[in-house]
Amino acid sequence: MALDSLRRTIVEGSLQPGQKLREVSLAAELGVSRPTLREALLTLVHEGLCVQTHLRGFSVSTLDDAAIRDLARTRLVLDRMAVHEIWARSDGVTDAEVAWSLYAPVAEDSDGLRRHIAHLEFHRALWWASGNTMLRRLWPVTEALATLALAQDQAVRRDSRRAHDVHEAIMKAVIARDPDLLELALAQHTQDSAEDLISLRAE
Amino acid sequence: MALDSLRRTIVEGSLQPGQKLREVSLAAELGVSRPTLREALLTLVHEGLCVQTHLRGFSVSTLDDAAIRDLARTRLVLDRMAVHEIWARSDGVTDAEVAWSLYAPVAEDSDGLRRHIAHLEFHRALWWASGNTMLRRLWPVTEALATLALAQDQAVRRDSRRAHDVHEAIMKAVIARDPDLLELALAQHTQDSAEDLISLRAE
DNA sequence: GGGTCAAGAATTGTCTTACAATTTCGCCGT
DNA sequence: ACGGCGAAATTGTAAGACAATTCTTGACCC
Repeated sequence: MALDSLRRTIVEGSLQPGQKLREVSLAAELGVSRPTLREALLTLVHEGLCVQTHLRGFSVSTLDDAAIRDLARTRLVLDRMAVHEIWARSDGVTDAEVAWSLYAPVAEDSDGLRRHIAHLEFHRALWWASGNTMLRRLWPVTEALATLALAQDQAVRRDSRRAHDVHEAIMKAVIARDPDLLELALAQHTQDSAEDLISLRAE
Repeated sequence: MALDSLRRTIVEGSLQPGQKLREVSLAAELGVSRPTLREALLTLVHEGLCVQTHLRGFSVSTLDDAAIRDLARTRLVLDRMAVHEIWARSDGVTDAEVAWSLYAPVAEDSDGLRRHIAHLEFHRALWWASGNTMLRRLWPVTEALATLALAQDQAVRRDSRRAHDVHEAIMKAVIARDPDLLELALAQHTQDSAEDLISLRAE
């Protein structure tokens, strides 16, 4: 599908933030018609991966440091909510454990992109495990911005071991049903996904 | 614009939840071409107002009671976050007061649709006043679902006086910078926007 | 008469082509 | 070198067309 190709291209960094996307050449590259391409581009706009300026076409979104911090803080709030609703559901923790079992083996994979995908999938699964339909609706926007944040600086986080540990801490808190432990784990995660990322970019 | 016409039509209830939207007739009605209509419909899909099934076209979304409760709970979390970030910003409270000054006069308007629009605009302004870019991205989805929830049962809440008071309580908490007061006000608001709505529908 | 199945109608998803409005770029003159 | 003008390029939108699929209707069989 053209949409996934576009997403992947942006994630991989082939299309850099701010770059203008010319419809005819892009459509030809992807082997689809202009209307179909525009449809895909509009989806990316709604997700936040692209922006559209009237009569000036589409371009890849840019995220400044403040936006990355906003993203991280908001995810903290929503992740916390997801886990609390997981605790309130009968199968919630079980679903979360399934998500962890899928993520853990890939957490230290050598391929940065695979790690990123698995990482987001883990968080998505947490939101899904909450059973909250609103969280499910908010996920696409969240995922797109998180992807963009990582794509902006190749973000393949170097310290995959630490990433694994951070998420393991979250899972331990989920299983233990310990709100205080969860706060610590989420705070750590937020720091990793924002401050750490920004400092990396500064280099 | 075709998009706004469609939204209004759904909000007003002319298009009922679950109803199939036939492209050719809709396009003719709105006086636009099919591609343009599809563009608008896809926007509504991303907002959550419509759903698209492959080769079966678009239809208006339906919200069950659980979804309405999920929406209300999630809004509570995000509203709380917005206010806390408002407190952290220098001009935050001022911006919030401006939002209130715009909403208050319309809060008890006789026109239910105008009240609804002003109500959502007030909440949107609160999220904007937080300065959090992530909240701004999440707003369209939130607004669409809130609109759908109200559209589903004509929702023009009868007791506009109470609606006014609920939001005034939120504003007082914002101005007083009192977290505990805020919790009470937001809890009241959540109850109004969900439980109350559901009980209304049950009649 | 009711249920079942198949053919035709209708609808969707996509493509091609087209064209006005606007932007962008290059060229010209100063 | 710099500003302004015109042509090319690009976008936004429209109309028409067509294959694939779904819906509908009517005939057929039990």
